[in-house]
Amino acid sequence: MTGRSPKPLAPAVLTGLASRWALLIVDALAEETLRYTRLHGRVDGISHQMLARTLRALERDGIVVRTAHATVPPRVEYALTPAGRDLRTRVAGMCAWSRAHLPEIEAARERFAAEAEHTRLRRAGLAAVPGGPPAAPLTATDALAGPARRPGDGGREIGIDRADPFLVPRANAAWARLALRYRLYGPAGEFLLATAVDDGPPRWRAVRVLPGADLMGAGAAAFLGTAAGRPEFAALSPDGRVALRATTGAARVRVIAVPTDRPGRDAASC
Amino acid sequence: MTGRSPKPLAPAVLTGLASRWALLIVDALAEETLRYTRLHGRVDGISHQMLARTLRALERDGIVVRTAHATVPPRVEYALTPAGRDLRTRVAGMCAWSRAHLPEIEAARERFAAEAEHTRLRRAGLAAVPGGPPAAPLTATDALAGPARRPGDGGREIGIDRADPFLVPRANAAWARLALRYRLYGPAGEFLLATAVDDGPPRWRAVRVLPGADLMGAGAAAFLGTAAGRPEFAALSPDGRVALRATTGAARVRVIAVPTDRPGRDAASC
DNA sequence: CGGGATCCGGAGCGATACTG
DNA sequence: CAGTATCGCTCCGGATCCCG
Repeated sequence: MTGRSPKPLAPAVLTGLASRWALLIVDALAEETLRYTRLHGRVDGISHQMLARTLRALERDGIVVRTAHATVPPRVEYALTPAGRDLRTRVAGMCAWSRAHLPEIEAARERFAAEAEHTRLRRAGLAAVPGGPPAAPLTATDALAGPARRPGDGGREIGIDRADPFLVPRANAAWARLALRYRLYGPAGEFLLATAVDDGPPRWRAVRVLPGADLMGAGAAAFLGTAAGRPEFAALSPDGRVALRATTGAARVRVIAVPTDRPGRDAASC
Repeated sequence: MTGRSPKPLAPAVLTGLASRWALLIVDALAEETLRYTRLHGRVDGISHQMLARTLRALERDGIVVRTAHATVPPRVEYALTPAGRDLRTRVAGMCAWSRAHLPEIEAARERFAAEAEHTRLRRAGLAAVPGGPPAAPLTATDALAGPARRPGDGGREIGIDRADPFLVPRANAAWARLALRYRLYGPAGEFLLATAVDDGPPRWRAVRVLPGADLMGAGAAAFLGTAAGRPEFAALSPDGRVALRATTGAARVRVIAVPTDRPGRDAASC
């Protein structure tokens, strides 16, 4: 048994146990036989239905015995068979493993997520910089949500026709122009980018532009939009005073600069 | 650690490992680091895509390390991390369990299936009898397949309007009448019933009728049709000489008796 | 109380095609 | 060779209702 297990054995049995409910139920029945409802309370999160189904599957495989007393109201008890008790020790081994390595696992997940983010950024021509997101006057959701505000309050908007064959370079140029004019970049060229996270609201990330960056093409294709030439993202200057946003409408791609505090002279007159 | 494991720990990690592919991959990487394609050959049954996805998940959780050599063609190797090697011993424990208890498990499955069949039969008002299915001149699929033959060859058909309020008792009576007239029952009242199996063709099962049987109502609802009053099944006399079939058409339920060998006088004239 | 039957959305998974 | 992208389907799993 030092090597791999014989081919046909593992799959046949594993398929039955490869549900997390099966493992949790075996664990819950570890030392007492339980009635249905108590068991339901123990497994925590399982639905009424899944408990019944998984119990039947376990009974089918001889891991659990079901004892129904013919009383009113009915009284049904579930317990592990000898095979089930044996299995339970193995399951406990896996649980012990998870407890022992939990910090490692979480660290690995964070490293993996960071690595993935860096890869996406690099594809867009950006580099993450250590500067963390300061308390911004605008939240990422604010800057991203809703129809883009018209920049009547001292900002500026540039639109490019989506049919334009030079859409991507022109949008990139517009972005660069507005970023410079409205002082998006901090002293080291850094600014805040709203990166979409899988679950939860977007998060501000401090980045800087690398030579040859292509936010509207490769960047939009990577994660700053839905596809190349369809950007959908927002940026914020490190001091939080100006927001830049790129958004894709039906006919045109728009790049918008909006001062976020006291709109007026100093930004627009620059 | 003698009791149940702490609630929040198990689910978090188990969800990642509750896929049979994850366990099989960990097992496959037990002692050698493998390249993608070799690994694909080892895991046996996994799709190209699932291997890639599961590997990424395992890498994400720090169970597997991916080493990509920047050569042409690319060369990527997968190996277990220390945590992965630790996990692997636990997985091996589960595999050992499956090997040790495999006969038990298969026996339990057969017992369960038999029990389920008996329950279904009892619900229809039937009892299984030890008599096994002899080599019947008709296979179950023959008797069940296609549109029911008109009994021009010495048999008899009785139809009942599906709108008839007494459909079920009348169909039951028709079945009983034809069963007696065409000698469906053997000496002990037994006959062969084509029971639908989940996978594979129908199988002949030796049964006998219990008092108060209701093949067309409860029986059809249980497994001899699609619902009460919609029977769809076939029976065969133990000697295989006569087939009875109940089938549900658009307007009527039909009960049909068909001699299977030398149609003619002795059966029809009875 | 302890389920079963049914409906339905979403995740899992496979087949195929394309890429560096 | 070692993936990723897209599509489509199946089955998991939950919510709800019903039954003995």
